[in-house]
Amino acid sequence: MRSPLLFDNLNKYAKITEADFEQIEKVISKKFVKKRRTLLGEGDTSRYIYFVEKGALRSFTVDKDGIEHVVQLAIEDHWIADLCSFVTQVPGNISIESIEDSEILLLPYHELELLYGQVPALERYFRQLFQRAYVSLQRRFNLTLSVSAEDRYRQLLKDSPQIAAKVPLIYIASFLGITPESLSRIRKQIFH
Amino acid sequence: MRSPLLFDNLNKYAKITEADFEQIEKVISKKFVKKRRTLLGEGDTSRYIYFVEKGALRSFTVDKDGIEHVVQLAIEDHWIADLCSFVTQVPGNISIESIEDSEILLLPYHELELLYGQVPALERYFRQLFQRAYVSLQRRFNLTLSVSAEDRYRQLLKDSPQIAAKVPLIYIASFLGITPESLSRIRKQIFH
DNA sequence: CGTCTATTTGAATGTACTCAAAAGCGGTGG
DNA sequence: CCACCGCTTTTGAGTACATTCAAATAGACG
Repeated sequence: MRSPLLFDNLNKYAKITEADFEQIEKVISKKFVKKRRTLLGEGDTSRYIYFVEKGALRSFTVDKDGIEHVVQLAIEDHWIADLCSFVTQVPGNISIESIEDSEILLLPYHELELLYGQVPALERYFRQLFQRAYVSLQRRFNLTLSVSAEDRYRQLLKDSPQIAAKVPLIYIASFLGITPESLSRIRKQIFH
Repeated sequence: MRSPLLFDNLNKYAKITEADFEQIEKVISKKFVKKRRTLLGEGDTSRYIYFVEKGALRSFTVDKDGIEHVVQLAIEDHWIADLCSFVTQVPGNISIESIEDSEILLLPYHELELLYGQVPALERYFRQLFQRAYVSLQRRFNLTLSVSAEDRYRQLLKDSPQIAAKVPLIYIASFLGITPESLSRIRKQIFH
C-alpha cells in the first residue's frame, strides 16, 4: 500500500509526517479497474473518495433525455468523488466510471472522519481541497457563460494538456458542455 | 445590534446559544446602503461576508467584453460574499452591489477565524454553509448545461419565487446566463 | 476479421444572440 | 406637480453558433 504519489500529493498542501501517513495508509485500499467500469452508480451513496494512481476516471450525470454530462475528469495524481453525496452521505445522482484501465486508492468516509481527529494536518488538506473544488467550479461555470466553446477548449488545452491529450473527445466535449460533433469541428479549425 | 433574523438563521443549521450569539454580535457591524451602491469592487479582497437583513444584493463578474455575469442573488435572510476571495484573503474578481436600499450585517474575516475557536457551533455552521454553496453551484451548473433557458427560469420561479418576484429582469437574465431580451420573450411565452 | 465505439463530415435547423428602437417606469429637481 | 432623465423592459428583424440527424470513416479489441 506504499503510495509515494499520494504521499507527495498530501505534502504539496499540508505537512504530513511519515507517522501520519502510516495512519492514513491503514484505511486506504487499492483497486485495479478495467476500462469502462462503474465505480459509483446513480443513486448510490459515495462511501469513498477516489485517488487516481494511474489511468483516468470521469464523473457524470444523466439528464431526463438520457444525455450524459461530464462533471469531472480525473487523471493520475487527482481525486474524484461525488462530493455532494460523499460529504452528506446520502444517495447522489452522479456516476463515476473508468475511462481506461486504472489503479485507484479508496479512502472511506467514516475512517476519514475519525482520522481528522487524529491527524489535524489531514483536515486542513481536505478543507483546502473542498475550497479549491468550489473555486475551480465557479471559474469553470463563469467560462461557460462568458466565452465561446472554442475558447473554452483552448483554455482546457492550456490548463490541463494531459487531460486534453489522453481523454477521448466525447468526454471532453461533454465536459465543455458541447456535442462531440462541435468539438470535432473546433479541433479541425484549430489544428488546420 | 440585536438581530433576531440572524439568530434564527444560525439556529436553523447549528445550535447557537444566547451566550454564543452575544460573542458573535460583538464583531458584527450593521450597514445601511442605498440602491446601486458597490460594497465590494473588482480586485478588492473580501474582508467581510455579508448577511442581508433587508433588501437585495447581487455579486457579479465582468468579462473581457464588459458584459456582467451575475454569480449570486441574495435577498433577506441570506449570505453573500466573494467566497473565493473571502476564504483565501487574496484579491478577487467578483463585485458586490446593492439592487435596492438594503440593511446588511458585516462579519469580518479575522474575527470570524478567532470566533471559530471560541464557538465550535459556528464553525460547523460555516462548514455546512460552504458545502451547500458548492452543492448548489454544481446543481446550477448542471441545469445550465442540461435544460433550456425557459426551464431554468421555471425552476427559479419554483425554487426562489421571492427572488423572481423582486429582482429586476436584467439581473435574473444574467444569473440564468441569457440576455434580458431573451428572458423578456420567455416571460411573455409563459404568462401569455 | 467482425463488432463496437469513437471520430469526422455534411446538410438542414433552431435557439438564443446582436443591433436597433420604442415604450414603460421611477426618481429628482425645477 | 409636472417634465425630464436614466434605467428597465419589450418588440422586431436579421444573424450566428452550435445542434440535430444521418451517414461514412477510423480505431480498438476480442
